[in-house]
Amino acid sequence: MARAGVTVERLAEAAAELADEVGLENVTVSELARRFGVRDASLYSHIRNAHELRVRVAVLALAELADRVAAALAGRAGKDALVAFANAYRDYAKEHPGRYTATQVELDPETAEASAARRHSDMTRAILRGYSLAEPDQTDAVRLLGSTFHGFVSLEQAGGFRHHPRGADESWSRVLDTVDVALRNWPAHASDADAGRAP
Amino acid sequence: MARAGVTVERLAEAAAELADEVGLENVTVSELARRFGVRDASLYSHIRNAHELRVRVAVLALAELADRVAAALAGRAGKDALVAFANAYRDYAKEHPGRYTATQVELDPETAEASAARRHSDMTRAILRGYSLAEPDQTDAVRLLGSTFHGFVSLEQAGGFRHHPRGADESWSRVLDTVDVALRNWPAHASDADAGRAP
DNA sequence: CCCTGCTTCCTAGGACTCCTAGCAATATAC
DNA sequence: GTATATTGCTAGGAGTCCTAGGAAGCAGGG
Repeated sequence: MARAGVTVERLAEAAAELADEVGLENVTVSELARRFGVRDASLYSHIRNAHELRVRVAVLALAELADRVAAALAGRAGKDALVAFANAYRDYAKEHPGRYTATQVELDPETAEASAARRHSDMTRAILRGYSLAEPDQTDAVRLLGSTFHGFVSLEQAGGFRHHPRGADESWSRVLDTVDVALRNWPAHASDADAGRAP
Repeated sequence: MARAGVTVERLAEAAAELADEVGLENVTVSELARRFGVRDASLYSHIRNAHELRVRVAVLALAELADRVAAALAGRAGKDALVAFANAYRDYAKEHPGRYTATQVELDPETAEASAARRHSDMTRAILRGYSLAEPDQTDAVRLLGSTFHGFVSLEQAGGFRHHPRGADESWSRVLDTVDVALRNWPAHASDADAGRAP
């Protein structure tokens, strides 16, 4: 009988596929074994436990997403870069909901270090070069971008915007406009936050 | 033998408690039965399935959170209200991580209608009265607030800000400043987004 | 007081998932 | 072609979800 030829890479890829189909929480060792035509016990030669499966999806997704963002960012700057960056995230989440969810699983320090997580924050910082923010404002801005984009995508995915006539796309582009303005009018201190306000 | 006295209310409360302790995904019918000193099969007289358990936690959390937000908002306006609103969310998420997670589970239309979801969007809109935004800008702004606050809280909860010297609290208050400025400089159209920009 | 009926809780058991232990088969390296 | 490491197997235990059907506690009216 020929072997199924299971490897961690093929396993992670299949798990990612499955996550997109049925959601990350329904990625199961048994189902994966079924898809490879193998008994579930056999998979434990390749992975330690079910959790590792999800971690591997996370690492894979983080890398894929970083590649996409990098491609989207190439040759762009300023608001153009901001929009491309944001759309890369949102489009990826739409195409690969399970993988995107995996993006949020907590990784232990070593795994995180070996992952594309650093590339993500580096690229976010690269965008902010167009807005000339010094530390620690830059870090705060990185967090603002991450929060806003992730929050929007996450709420949209959870169906939060479905029961209202206003389309999510319109809101999205308006949010991007607003973030762009906010980054340019970055408040120096809380007390003079309205310094740049129009009369 | 005396009865355990299980009711859906006590069940939902216990499930919420458990969710805060071990995470929503680990809220299990068996564990709950164990805590009530009852066989797991007995709980199915009160709930239909495990999913309903999570839905009930969601509804409970939504209501609790709405109460808190309402209390925080009382007597405040403008940026004051914005900050109180945002802190109510973040504090609740810190105190009740499992319940907060439940807040994001998708509810079927009837359940959603009967839940406090409407109160949430109403209160968000109430805050925006301080910034005089007409529709559809108001809806977009509601979504911006929801996205930014939920995104921040969600990333913070997932440990995204832990591996960096800059404290999450500082970034949070800076994010609030920025959102306040953004709401006041709301871009009329994408093309003249920088109308209110300082020289 | 006891009977009737409703609710709560039980036992029994099936299906599925996760995971371990130990063994067999197969590919690879020499 | 044989040795070795890898890959997959059977067997089985523990935990969870859920159904079916029956018993025990609790209410009300006679």
